[in-house]
Amino acid sequence: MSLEKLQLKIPLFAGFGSSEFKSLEKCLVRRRYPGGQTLFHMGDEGGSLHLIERGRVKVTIPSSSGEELILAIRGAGDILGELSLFDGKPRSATVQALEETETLCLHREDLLALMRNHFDVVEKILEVLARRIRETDMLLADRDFLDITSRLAKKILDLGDTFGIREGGQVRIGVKITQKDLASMIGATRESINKQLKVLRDQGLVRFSGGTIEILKRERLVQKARIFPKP
Amino acid sequence: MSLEKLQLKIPLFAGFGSSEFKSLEKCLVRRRYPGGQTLFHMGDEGGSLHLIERGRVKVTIPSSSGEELILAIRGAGDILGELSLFDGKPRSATVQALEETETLCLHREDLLALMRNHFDVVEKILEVLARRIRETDMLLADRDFLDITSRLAKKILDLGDTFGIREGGQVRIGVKITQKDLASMIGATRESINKQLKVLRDQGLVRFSGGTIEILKRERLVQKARIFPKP
DNA sequence: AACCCGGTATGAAATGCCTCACAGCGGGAG
DNA sequence: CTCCCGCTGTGAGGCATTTCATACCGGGTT
Repeated sequence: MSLEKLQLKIPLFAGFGSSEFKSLEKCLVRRRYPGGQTLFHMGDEGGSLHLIERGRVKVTIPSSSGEELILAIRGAGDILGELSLFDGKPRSATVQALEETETLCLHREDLLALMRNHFDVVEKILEVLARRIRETDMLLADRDFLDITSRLAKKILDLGDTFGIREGGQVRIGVKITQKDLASMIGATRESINKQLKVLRDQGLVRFSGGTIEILKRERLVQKARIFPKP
Repeated sequence: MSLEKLQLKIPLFAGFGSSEFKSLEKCLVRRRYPGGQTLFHMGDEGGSLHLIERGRVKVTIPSSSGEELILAIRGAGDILGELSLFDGKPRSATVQALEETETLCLHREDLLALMRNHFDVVEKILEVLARRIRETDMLLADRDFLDITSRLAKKILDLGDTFGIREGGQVRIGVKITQKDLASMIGATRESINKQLKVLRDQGLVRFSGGTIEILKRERLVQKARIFPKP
């Protein structure tokens, strides 16, 4: 692979010159995971980090009774499995490929060496971690402050921003997301999601066909995402 | 202040020699906050990091309707306000002193310079961030998977580990925590907390007097913290 | 003393969400 | 083609929590 193509896919290496690239290249191991396969389980020992080249994965925490909480869906360019690298503890979540996925795998020592020599990398990693903390903090706040309708509206907007494809005035979410997935993302049951989706559809805010969601009236959704149930 | 005393209080500087200390000392500004005072508000611009020397603060997210979610209580040795430093975004939460608190304040550029020269510091910061992510992820999972009883039991154990003072076979939580605080920590109403506390007290697992909680039967509490409501 | 205020205590009523139960539908496996 | 399985759709009933209302208590203030 060329440096240019790598940089295009993995923003972490944006500032690299060709000499750095040569030494880096040796450390990267490409891995391929068919859809459905588990990259690693919560509780596993973990000493490496994945850079997603292609595909999509879901990051989940399983409950003791078989349910799961979906913390995030990550795709090309995202970093994965970094926590265990920095605190030496077991993997904090389970990661599963949603579709065929390729990653570049980097070992703890190599990443540390990289960070020692390239402060850019440190800065980028810190930025990623900071964003993650913000995101989960907000998720937590939403669980406490918003009802299911608002959380759902918010999540649909969020998915639209992340995976959305503009189509005329509308946005279509370019990934297949089941109601069960939505439920696991916002902390609700599948049935509740189904009913709330029906409400949103009846109001003409969204439409769904073939497993994907289209956002029809973004503004009204944004409005719903803000409503606080306890005024 | 001497290097030794600083290192005792702030683990971040554990590996420092006296020459590094001299240059570091210039960058640190001591700040004093009386109890109740706000260090900064969510949404503020933030370009500096605080190292808590003494005292305790609460980190909260306020809702639009006046409630608050308590994300954490931090005390001496902890780091505060680091997120804005790494991603340049506004403060992600509000921080208020619970008692008289002194911090050492370090500006963005100084911390970055410090990290460039001392990789130890980078490693320690990464470790802190990793732990924070783990913590909120688990809080989020608990909100979804556990009922209030379990969350409360877990939080009491957690407080015991953090602020506990061993007294014979028991542990007393050495900070005054109101039921309202507990409610804001685990995402419930004050009344619910009151009722669940009564249950725990009636079962002889905890006792409270003068605003503090004593853990009487740790094992049984641990057991309660594990019960999943949907088996 | 009289007062207020924040915290605690408790019960009754309201409700949002979950559980359960069942039915239809489409796509992949055989 | 048919069977099966996972996803979707929907209603009834139940339950955990919240909401609301009310009372008490102790400490600080006037």
